[in-house]
Amino acid sequence: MRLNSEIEKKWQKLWREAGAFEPDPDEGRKKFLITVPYPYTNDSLHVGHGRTYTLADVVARFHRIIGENVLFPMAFHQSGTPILAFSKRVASGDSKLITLYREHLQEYEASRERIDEVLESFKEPSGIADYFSEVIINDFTRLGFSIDWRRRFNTAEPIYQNFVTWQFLKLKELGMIKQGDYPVLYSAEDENAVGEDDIKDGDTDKVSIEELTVVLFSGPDYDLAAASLRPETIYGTTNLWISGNGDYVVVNWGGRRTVVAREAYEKIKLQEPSVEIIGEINRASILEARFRVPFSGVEVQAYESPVVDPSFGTGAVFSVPGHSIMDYFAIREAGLPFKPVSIIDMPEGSDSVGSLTSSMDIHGLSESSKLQEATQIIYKAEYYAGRMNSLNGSYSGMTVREARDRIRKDLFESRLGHSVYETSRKAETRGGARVVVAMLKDQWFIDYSLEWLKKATHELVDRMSFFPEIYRKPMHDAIDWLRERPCARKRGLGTRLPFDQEWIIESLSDSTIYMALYTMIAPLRKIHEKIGDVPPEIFDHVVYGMPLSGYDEVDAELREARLSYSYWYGVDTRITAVPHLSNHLAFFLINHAAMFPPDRQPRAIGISGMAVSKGAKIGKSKGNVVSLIGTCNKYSADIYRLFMASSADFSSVIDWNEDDLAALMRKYDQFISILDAYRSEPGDRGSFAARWFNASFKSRIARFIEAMEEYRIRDAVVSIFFEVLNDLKNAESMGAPRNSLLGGIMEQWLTALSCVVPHAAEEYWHRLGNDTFISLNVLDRPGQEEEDRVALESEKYLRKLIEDIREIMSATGKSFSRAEVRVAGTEHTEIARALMNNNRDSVPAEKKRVVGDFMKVRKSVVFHGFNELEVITDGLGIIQNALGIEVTVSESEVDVSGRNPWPGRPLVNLS
RNA sequence: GCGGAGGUAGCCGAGCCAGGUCAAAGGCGACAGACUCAAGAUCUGUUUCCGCAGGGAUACGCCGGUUCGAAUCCGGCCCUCCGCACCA
Repeated sequence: MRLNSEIEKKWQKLWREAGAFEPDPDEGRKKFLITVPYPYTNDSLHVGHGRTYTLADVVARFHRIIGENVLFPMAFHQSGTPILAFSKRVASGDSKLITLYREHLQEYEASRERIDEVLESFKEPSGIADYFSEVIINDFTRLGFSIDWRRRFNTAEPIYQNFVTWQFLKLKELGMIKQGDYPVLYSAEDENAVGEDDIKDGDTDKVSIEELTVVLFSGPDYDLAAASLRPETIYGTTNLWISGNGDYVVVNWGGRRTVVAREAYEKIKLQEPSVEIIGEINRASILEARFRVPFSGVEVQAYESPVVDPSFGTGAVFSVPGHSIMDYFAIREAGLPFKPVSIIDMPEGSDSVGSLTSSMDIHGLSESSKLQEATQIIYKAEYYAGRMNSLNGSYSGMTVREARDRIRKDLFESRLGHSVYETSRKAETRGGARVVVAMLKDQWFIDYSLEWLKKATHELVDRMSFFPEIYRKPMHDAIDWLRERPCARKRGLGTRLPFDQEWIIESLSDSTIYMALYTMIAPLRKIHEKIGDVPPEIFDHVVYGMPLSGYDEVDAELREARLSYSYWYGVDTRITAVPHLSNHLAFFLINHAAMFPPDRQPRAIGISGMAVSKGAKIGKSKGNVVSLIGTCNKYSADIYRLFMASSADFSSVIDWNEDDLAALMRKYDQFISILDAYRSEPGDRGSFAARWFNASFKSRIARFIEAMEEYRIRDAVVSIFFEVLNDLKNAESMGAPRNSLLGGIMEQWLTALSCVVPHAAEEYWHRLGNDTFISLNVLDRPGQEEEDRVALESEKYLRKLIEDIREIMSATGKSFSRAEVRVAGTEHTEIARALMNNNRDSVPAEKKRVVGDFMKVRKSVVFHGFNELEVITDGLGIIQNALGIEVTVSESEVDVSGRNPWPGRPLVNLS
């Protein structure tokens, strides 16, 4: 008996028509601004996407029912390259993508013709962005989210760009914008920087950028450039290696005639455009020449070797057989007479070229994987533990670490060194083009390393709340770790840098303070209609209250904007998934710390865990992508919400699998049939069961509120949904009629439940004859009263008694037909009290014989705040019902074979 | 490699920050019983082992330590997951 989609849609429509979730400033009420990252509009959403938004809606609804004026706004992200790239792919007829889109569009479009039409529109980037914005509005509405859609915008629209322009001008004023060189992974073929997603296996096998030192070995009338990760080993050089195939060219590199491989040159050119070919040179002449090792002046010669890749580094390397296992074997296999020279001292027992050769059983260059492993081991060992020995000239005695830095520095200063960047592994794009490292010149950065900025942000982090708390420290760490971040690119959608129009602000940099825009978007739109682009001084006025003149025609709008901003701004909570922590969230905080006064800075961050599907990360390669809207239609919005809220803790990974969903659905159906069958009846407060049920409900609500306030949503839902249902069952089994039990709690229960299953709550609230929205109802904070405590405690007491009797029955394995229960009277209560206080003497002489018995059961003795005899008498029916035997109770001190009743520990005699 | 999180009963998943009330919530699954012609749903009970009277033993990744007392605090080890920069 589930609620059907029509009923859910009915409420969604009524909420919208009534503007139920469209709040305006209300000075008398506490405001609550909750935001989530706006979705990126390049595709429809899957079940994983829905998690953060669902949890945010639950939180938003909770704050609403505790009486706050809640604003939950939403916008759409279009900045960056993906939408552009996807649109291009559609336009060029990429069948894979088109098939995917076709599949997703089926969820929304009825006819094939219509789908074709939509796909046609995707050839324009705005076609994709606009379409999916609408789709997402539809999805979120369908999920019952309490979003104020009046305030939506997208990042491609002029007002947004005006706002970002203002932001970047401010950042520049604050000295946070810098320009400089920056190495990136790059495809020369595509003439583009490539990200992890563009690289074949980039997600599983990371590619990073490594900096190599180019060492110039001076020759007859040119230098041979040899690249290395270990410049400190030059004193161990026995010879040089060049490739046996591949051309070599003479280039002008920083004013010196330098020889590199032609293939290497192509890449070096991308890193240092000033390098020019000035001539060719044949290998034979290189092999005949003599070269001098920097600093030591030793003369060495070059040889050909298969270990050299002409595209890697400079296409030449220097050979250090004492510390490179590759060189060691290369020399052996080339039949050269050089002996390894050890120039680094290592602690006793460390691995060395010699020891690894035998321990790893390496015989030659053909065993490349073993060689690589050994190289790694030596590299690390020598770096961390090695010390330069006396053969190292002025570097003797330094640690390897120090020596590397010093030698690099000295090489650069004596113009015998350069840097060249390489990928950490050979990589190609998904299209098959080689990935290399290129140097972006004049890249714009936001400088997140500024001292004052870090300090201000750390203070903010200390001031605000984190849910869960464990993320506070990682946030401090992330802020420390951030340095300059490139903030603009030459392609993609977005806002142009106001001070350099060639550049477009990158999508993580343009979305750090936009939450403020929600508070002022309506008046800004009106201003934009009247005067066109919104100039920075208007934002200065609205945000900082700076004086403004010359805008009389939009005076009313300005006042409205200022009022609304002043009332709302300051994000009360930002909810987002954990992968955003070290990037988006950190930028969000830093930019706020930089641009806003403390009272406008964020107050809390809630971090939700990832969602996986069938145990695996959600992705089309895994084939586990489940459509969000499809799930809504197949099950229901309430079920989806309930699942997301109750299957895993807010911050832990949730696993989407339909088996669990089916189980949850049964529970939900049960809940619905209870509501269906409910007929309003006055609440019963008289019976034992009802007293207990009401008391328990109060504690469930209290727990619910407490948990929700700390974003422990799962706990809250367990308390208000599962536990209340269990309580109901329990109270019914104690003989109370269901409807009278529910009568006493219905309003409060539905109000609390409206956070999670708003449609059901709303529907049944109205079926009970109410015409207000339960979603806007206010939940009472119940106080715990003495009688409630007693009710809860006495129920526990009864249950324990039943369990005890059951245990006796099962332990003995016999069957019994009656139980005599005796509770302690005043005399034994007094004795127990005395003995608990170790006051043995006050026990009357004729009672000394019971002391031994007392001591045995001492730890289970409890002085309850109720009369045990009354409670058991009251619950006699319940006990008999549960056990199926006759039960009598009396207050009696008579012992049974030496055992006695004590407070909290009635004596049971079965027969 | 660097940084972070975590390992709890057949499974999922709380508890751990503030040590005892923890054989350890809740859900699922399994088993038994009730209801039913039957199945499903629902309800009741059981679900570490032992116990002919409400008890005991062993348990919260592994090994140690602190403590009268540890799933909870400390140290070491093993294992799993997540993030790591121009990418939304």
